[in-house]
Amino acid sequence: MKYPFKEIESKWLKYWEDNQVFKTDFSNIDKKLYVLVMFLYPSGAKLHIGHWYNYGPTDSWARFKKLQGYNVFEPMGYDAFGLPAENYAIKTGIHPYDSTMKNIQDIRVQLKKMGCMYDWNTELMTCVPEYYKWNQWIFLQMYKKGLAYRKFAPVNWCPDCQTVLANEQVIDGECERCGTQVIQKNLYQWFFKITDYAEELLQGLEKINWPEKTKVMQRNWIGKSEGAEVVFKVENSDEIIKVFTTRPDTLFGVTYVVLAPEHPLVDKITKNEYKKAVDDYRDSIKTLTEIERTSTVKEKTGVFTGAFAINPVNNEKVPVWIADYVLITYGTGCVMAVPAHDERDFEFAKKFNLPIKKVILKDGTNEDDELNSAFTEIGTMINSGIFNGLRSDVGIQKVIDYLEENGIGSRKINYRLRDWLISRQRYWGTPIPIIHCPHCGEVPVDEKDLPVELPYDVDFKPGGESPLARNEKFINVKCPKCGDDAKRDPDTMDTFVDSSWYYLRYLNPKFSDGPFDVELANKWTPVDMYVGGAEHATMHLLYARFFHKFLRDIGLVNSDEPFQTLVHQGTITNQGAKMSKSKGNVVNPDDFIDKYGTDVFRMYLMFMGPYDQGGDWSDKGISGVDRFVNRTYDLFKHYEGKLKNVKAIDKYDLNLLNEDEKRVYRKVNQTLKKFNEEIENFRFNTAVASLMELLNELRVFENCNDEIKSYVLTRFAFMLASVAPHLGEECWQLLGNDKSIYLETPKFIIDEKALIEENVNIAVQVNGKLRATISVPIDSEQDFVKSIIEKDEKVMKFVYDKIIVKEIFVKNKIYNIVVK
RNA sequence: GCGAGAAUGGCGGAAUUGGUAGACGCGCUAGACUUAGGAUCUAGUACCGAAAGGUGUCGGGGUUCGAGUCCCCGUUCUCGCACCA
Repeated sequence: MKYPFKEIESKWLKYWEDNQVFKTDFSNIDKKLYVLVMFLYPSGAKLHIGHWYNYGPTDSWARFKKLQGYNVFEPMGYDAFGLPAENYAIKTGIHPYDSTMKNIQDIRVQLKKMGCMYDWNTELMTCVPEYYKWNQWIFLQMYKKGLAYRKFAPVNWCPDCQTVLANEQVIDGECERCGTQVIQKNLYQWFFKITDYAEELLQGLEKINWPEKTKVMQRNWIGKSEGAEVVFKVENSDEIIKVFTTRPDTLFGVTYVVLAPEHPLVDKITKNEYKKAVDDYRDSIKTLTEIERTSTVKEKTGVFTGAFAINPVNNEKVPVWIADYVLITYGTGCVMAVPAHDERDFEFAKKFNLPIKKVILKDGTNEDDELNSAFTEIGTMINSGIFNGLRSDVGIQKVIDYLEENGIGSRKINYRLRDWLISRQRYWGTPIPIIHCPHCGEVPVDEKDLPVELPYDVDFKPGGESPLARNEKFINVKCPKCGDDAKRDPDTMDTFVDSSWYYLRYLNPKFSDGPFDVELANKWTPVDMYVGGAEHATMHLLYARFFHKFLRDIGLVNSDEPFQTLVHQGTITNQGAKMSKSKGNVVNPDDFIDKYGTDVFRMYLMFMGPYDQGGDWSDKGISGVDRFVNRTYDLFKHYEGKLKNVKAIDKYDLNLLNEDEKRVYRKVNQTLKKFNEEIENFRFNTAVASLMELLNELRVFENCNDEIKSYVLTRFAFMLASVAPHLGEECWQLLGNDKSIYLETPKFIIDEKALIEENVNIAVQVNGKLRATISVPIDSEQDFVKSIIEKDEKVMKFVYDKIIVKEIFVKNKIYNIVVK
């Protein structure tokens, strides 16, 4: 009989819902386990294969844990603010709120069909005042501590999305979302001072169980580098140039100094006769795009300013240049150039005929040898006054000490990490709770006046300024301080603010005395298992860590990190490309659900290959999983009601079983062990394969007594319940159980004795080549094995006329005869 | 350019500390049952060969009794970073 998945799936969905099977008991924290998948953006495209691939297997892991006795909390919600809804509104006129709510309704239906054990009582969405009010509250807490601030700064502007972007959202100079060339604009923008946490964000990586790749990406993104800041005086001027260097040991080799073209000092120090050239150069830079400007393949350009700087360690006079390879945004925006020992400086010096002065001697070379490229490794210091003869790695510290003693520089640590730009000139987001008063300046909205509600009635068409600025009712307000006319801040927050703390809100999304229930948060966070895409490595996953640390510092959470263990699912592509509407290669999961049912689809996704690798989509193999499910159902259906009164015991004496009973008894115990290990480590493909092997082994089932049948089938159903939850429940019921396996969870102990086989196959090799495999009792000794081999024609014919040099015997594995 | 990872049958992929390469599944071949088969069941299936046997884990070297696994060189692909001083 064909497995009637439609009836059975809806039957169990209803059962789970009616009986609140997956409602979490938050009071019991003995074996608490917070399993979280990244919440989803409710777009009109609904759920695609990628969502299923993320949620299905993760849910199976959660169910597996639940069946092991853990008190599992697995929530689901919606990351509901954001640009796509607004862009959709601009195109169609449908209000973002309306389309988002509609999408959530549709998606919720799809999600429920997946049959995940989500606790629907804790479902949340970020676009409602009950949620975003607390974004504003957290913003104000940061503001109080000086961690939220506004400044005029060059920012990334996407002309198409009409908004600024964080550095992380600019990929190869293009907008992450729409691919438009990003331009630089100077604007007043709000920032979160994530840089205050740079060191802790770096250190914290040591304590969390994350993929090494992701940690490396965060480390690089934070980009810590240690060195010194050195002060150069400008000749005939009161101005000074501060440079940051990681190589103070090369300080004596400075032959010129370079400022970023945008550096404010440039105007002050440029000599009159060079003004025109400098201005022309700066203009030429402006027309370059960000990609062209930062491309490493592009030849470096620059001009001389006419000014000279004085090297503080040897009083040498060196020219001051400006060049596009120096970035205003990093360090001090000025560098000391040591062409002999820095590749970029070398290239620049060669091009403009600037002097190259060797101060680190490569071992085994002479001072007078010509340099063909910069020598950047460790060597012996030369031409460096009192430091001559020192190894350069030691010299770094000595030079810094010298700089500090003489007041011309100091030890300094720089980070590449920039503050997080959070304001967006868009409508569909959290309003920033600040009022701008002509008299009082920036005035934070009083906490009791939160939320600053996002008005529904807004002309959200883009126009270079925030849509909220055009809403008179919203924007005009009295200053809370002086009562005079003032204006609200017209910007909204980056949606990464929403996702930086949602895992805390899930514990009780209706909580109204604060952003989240602190008592619950202290008991239930950090999240034990977090699963989501690797594309969030330097954005969401860094921001959330920053938020968590801040919330800890204001006493709201008691842990240092939000996500203890992190797993990335791989990406499912189609014909080698990422699925997307525009490419027209999106595979609709619903077609498969209709044809095979949700369990088969889920199990197929798990069976396809290693979870962290993803892969190219193909439905070729789904029939294999479908067959497995049908055969399994047939088997259980065959025994419906027949084993109800059979009580199997926990362990059987192998000696009392017939050969077939032994076989299935062993196999089910081996499978239980294998299955546990594989699921535990997110190796779903091999876990499913082990169940298939088990089913194949049950061909001899008819020759087994009822107790063994019951013993095997209860365990089989138990394993099925993780990977094919509806089928598992049904099979469990067919065995005569009245209640859900999740309500009355059995405990199965693996019989270690059954894991061991009576006989093992030994590979017999001659000179490493396989000549036979023989079956011997387990743990047979060499002499015994040898006596069998000696009678084996197939082996001996390779041995007779030769001299045996050596015999290697590995118990239960191989017997290798080496002959000459 | 730098860094990390990967490469196994026709296909997706298995393989413990170096110890029988190809588990499991798809596909394919043959057979059974059928009015029928894109259902189901049974058997087979790395390659060459009639067999004996030989050859096989991207290519080339090496270590070892024994290498998919360890070491060196190279190719291709994927991902990340890309003037960060």
